[in-house]
Amino acid sequence: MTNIRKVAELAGVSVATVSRTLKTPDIVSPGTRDRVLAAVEQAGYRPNLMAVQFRSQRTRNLVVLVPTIANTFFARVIGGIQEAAQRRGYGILLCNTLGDERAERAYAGMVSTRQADGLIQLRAYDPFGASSAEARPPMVNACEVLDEAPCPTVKLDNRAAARAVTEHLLSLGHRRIGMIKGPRNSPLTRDRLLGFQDALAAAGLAPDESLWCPGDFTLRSGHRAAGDLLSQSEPPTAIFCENDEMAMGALRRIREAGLRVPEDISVAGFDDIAFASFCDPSLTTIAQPAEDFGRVAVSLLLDVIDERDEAADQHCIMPFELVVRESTGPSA
Amino acid sequence: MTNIRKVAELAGVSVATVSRTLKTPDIVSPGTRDRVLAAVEQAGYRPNLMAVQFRSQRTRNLVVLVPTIANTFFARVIGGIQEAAQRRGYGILLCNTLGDERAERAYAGMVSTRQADGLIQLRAYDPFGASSAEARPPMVNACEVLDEAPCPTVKLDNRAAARAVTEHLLSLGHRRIGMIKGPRNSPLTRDRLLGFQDALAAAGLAPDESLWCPGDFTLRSGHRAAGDLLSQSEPPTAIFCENDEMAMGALRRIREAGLRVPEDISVAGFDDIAFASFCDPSLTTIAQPAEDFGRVAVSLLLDVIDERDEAADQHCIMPFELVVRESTGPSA
DNA sequence: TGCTTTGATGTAACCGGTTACATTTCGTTG
DNA sequence: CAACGAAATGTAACCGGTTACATCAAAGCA
Repeated sequence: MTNIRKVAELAGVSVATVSRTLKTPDIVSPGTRDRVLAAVEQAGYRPNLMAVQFRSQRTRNLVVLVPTIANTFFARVIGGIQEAAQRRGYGILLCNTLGDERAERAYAGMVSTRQADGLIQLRAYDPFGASSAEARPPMVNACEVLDEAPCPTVKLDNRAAARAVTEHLLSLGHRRIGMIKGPRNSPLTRDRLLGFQDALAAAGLAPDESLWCPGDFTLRSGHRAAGDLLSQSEPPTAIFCENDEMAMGALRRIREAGLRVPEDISVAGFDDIAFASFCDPSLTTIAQPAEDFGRVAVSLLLDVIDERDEAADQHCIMPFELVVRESTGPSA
Repeated sequence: MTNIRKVAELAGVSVATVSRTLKTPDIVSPGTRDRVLAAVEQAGYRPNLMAVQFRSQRTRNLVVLVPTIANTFFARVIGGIQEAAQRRGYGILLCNTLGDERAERAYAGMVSTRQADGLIQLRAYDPFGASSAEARPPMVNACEVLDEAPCPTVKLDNRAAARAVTEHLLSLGHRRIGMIKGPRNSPLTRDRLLGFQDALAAAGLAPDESLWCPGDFTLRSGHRAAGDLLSQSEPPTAIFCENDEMAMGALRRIREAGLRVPEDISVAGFDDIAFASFCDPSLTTIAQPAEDFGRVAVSLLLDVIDERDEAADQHCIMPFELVVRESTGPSA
């Protein structure tokens, strides 16, 4: 193991001079500098970053808690996080939590124990629980955010987006609109449901809970829920799914029932994942700037870490766009 | 910052006793142990893992280089890596390289500089280049592997799998079979092409390079390549795509051309991603144990890190399975 | 010449654990 | 009671950088 002392010996200088040559070359005389750099080269010296981190009490790593990496939307968010972090010289420690709060708390401990400088949580759960405000490690909550988040947040106006989708369906003449929801207890699902109801109320329609089906954001759950809706005595003429995976599951189930989309029934999704524009029929959905969620989250987190106070309580609302494709059409 | 010295003072013992109480409680007398644990509790002490890692020269982190996290197959592999690493007490530092060799070498440097104990590379590129055999940091190459990998590997017998798909198409009577390939220079693509040719040769058919289209594993490239194949004067009656994303892009393009799958043309994919069984028509494909790739890679890597020599040169071949669904049918 | 200033470099403390070795305590046995 | 061994605990070196402070030489100035 070549360390700084070996290099110092090789160059005939002190360890301080070696350190200075690498960190602040301008305060070292040119002659010494060259000798040190030659010694570094000769010894194949790479500073031991563990020592550097230990000394500076900074790891330049960020923990990212993701409910499930298999979800393509989260994959895009992570891509954005990774890119932004890399550009700022940070690495990301990825933790696939599968929504397990015990695992999330364990991973959050990596910040408390100095294995990472901060944490990005993509789910509505605070892994630091009742830590006193003083002791709270740097954290940012993105995508699915807590209502009273104790940290900066990055989210979509899910209520407005869901309302926009619903209004689109209403404008096509649909009056019986089914909904395939996400997991209960999720603020995200609650907000999308509220936006859905907002639109119905504005159109003078009474909410009909028999048309709301639970789901869990997977293809399979969308498939099953669509089956439940179709088997009702008076099935809906349109289905709003809280994400694209469930919408694609629903498309499949509808086809299996011998019905056509959108002629017999319309389907709308949420997220605009890559598959949304390639499936059959292509999906009407809400496009979100997934990568930007990640980039903004990193930016806010580094502000907190560096104690740039202006960021202490920032809450970003990201823009969305209704993308109308083939899966929605006039009510039969 | 509460550190071990504060706790020692609080408990009225030496730092060594505190350390021993936490690491090897059995060699500390019960009375002292209780006093120390009470002090730990009272001080809210959490050991600074940076210091522990620094001292032990182990970070218990693994770097994972993934070409693109947006690919659902890799997402599954990463899920397996994450799960296995977590179970063994390791964290994973995820690096989305987008195939950029400069970025890969930079990330690989995290191992050389002791920010991580080892590296899993999911692409056929050796980021440590010409490092002498002695100095090579622990590494495992999985999924797309180098031909002469200087480390343990985990891969599929891509040639045999491609041959199985092709034989399936041949058995349905197809004689003009198109192929949508992955990126050139990829051993994975080369092997799948070889398997494809093996099957054709065994059936007494001459290879026809005009039916081979380049792609890059994205939906879009499959879409474009399928367009190229369909516009030929004598289009193929079946298309074998080197992954499911491209196959789904092809499905879309074929539908846009007013043709039906599998009545007019058959399509086969590779990977069996979640969407493969939900798209329309569902995809005939090769199922791979994606999560197992990750688990095995972690296991081999930890063997190398812990210098269990038996693993030094292991090359695992993972099993595959041909899954026949709706997208392939008899030749017209 | 003598004194101060500036620039370059060296010395050693420090970060917070771990652990080899030294020391103390205590029980056991002749 | 002395002597010994085992168990419990303390002391301090150590990991590999960083950096405050000390030191020293050379230059500037009266």
